[in-house]
Amino acid sequence: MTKETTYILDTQVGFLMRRANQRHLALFTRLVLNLTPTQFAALAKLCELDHLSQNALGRAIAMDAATIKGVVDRLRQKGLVASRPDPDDQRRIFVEPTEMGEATFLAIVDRAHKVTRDTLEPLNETEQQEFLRLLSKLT
Amino acid sequence: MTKETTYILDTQVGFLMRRANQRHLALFTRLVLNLTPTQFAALAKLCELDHLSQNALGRAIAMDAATIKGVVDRLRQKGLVASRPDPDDQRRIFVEPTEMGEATFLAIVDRAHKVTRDTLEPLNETEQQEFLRLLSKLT
DNA sequence: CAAAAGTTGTTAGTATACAAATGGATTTTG
DNA sequence: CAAAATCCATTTGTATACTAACAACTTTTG
Repeated sequence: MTKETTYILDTQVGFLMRRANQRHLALFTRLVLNLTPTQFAALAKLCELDHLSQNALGRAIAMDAATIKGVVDRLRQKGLVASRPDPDDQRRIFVEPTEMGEATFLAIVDRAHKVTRDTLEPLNETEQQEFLRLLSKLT
Repeated sequence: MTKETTYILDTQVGFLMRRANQRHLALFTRLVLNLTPTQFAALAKLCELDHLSQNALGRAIAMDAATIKGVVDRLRQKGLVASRPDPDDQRRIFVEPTEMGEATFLAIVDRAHKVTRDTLEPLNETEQQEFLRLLSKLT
């Protein structure tokens, strides 16, 4: 039961993931103007599943209630999504993409794919597959 | 030059990294009370290099000037680091760990290592090495 | 040496994130 | 059915992060 007194920050998985995330965010910001990765994720999931309650949308993309509220607020402010009360459940708020939201998604999706490619670009094809496989297991 | 109209969010590297990060943060928070990953990173780097200017510390752990300021403020508020002006450069502020900061680091470092192990636990030994290798290349 | 350029720390603004508490609505259960 | 439990959306508070602008200071250059 030896105490470990050394700690090489630069080899810790948390630190490396933080930096990899920073790089991804920078690439995304450069290629997809006006929409953050988070906002695009919400819009993409909404275009995939059409209407969803706000919290259900958050669960679908791993954001808690407090976080998804802000994201939906900002998407609505940009006119990309609309909200209306669920007639069957007065607690719920349905969120759905507007026409402009759908169009924006289609206009951006190629760039989002390019962000993914650019992010993985330092790895060869085999390494990319392996990285995604291992990353999935850490989720 | 076919347009890609499908976008499976759950297979995008950015989304997967965000979720892996979430899991790491949860593990860290559970095992290391009172200190965030970011704060621990700053403290660890400071214990490694002793005194550094505030911005230099930020650069050493990939945090910009605005971010590191808040982190150092909170560490100082907890009595873990101390600041003093650099006599040779009146713009600079030296930051160094206090005795309590050093002691806290030593008391926590084992838990931080356990966070790393727990984070990587879903992978076997070979996969862990490979994941860290690939992750480093994405930095 | 004086002007230009760069560095340092700070502040303001925006955007995730999560915890915890709240009030209202629905579902489950005894 | 009524009480308990759960769910939904919101709000508050704290903590990263990054951009942009700023003033003070130092270094470089012409």
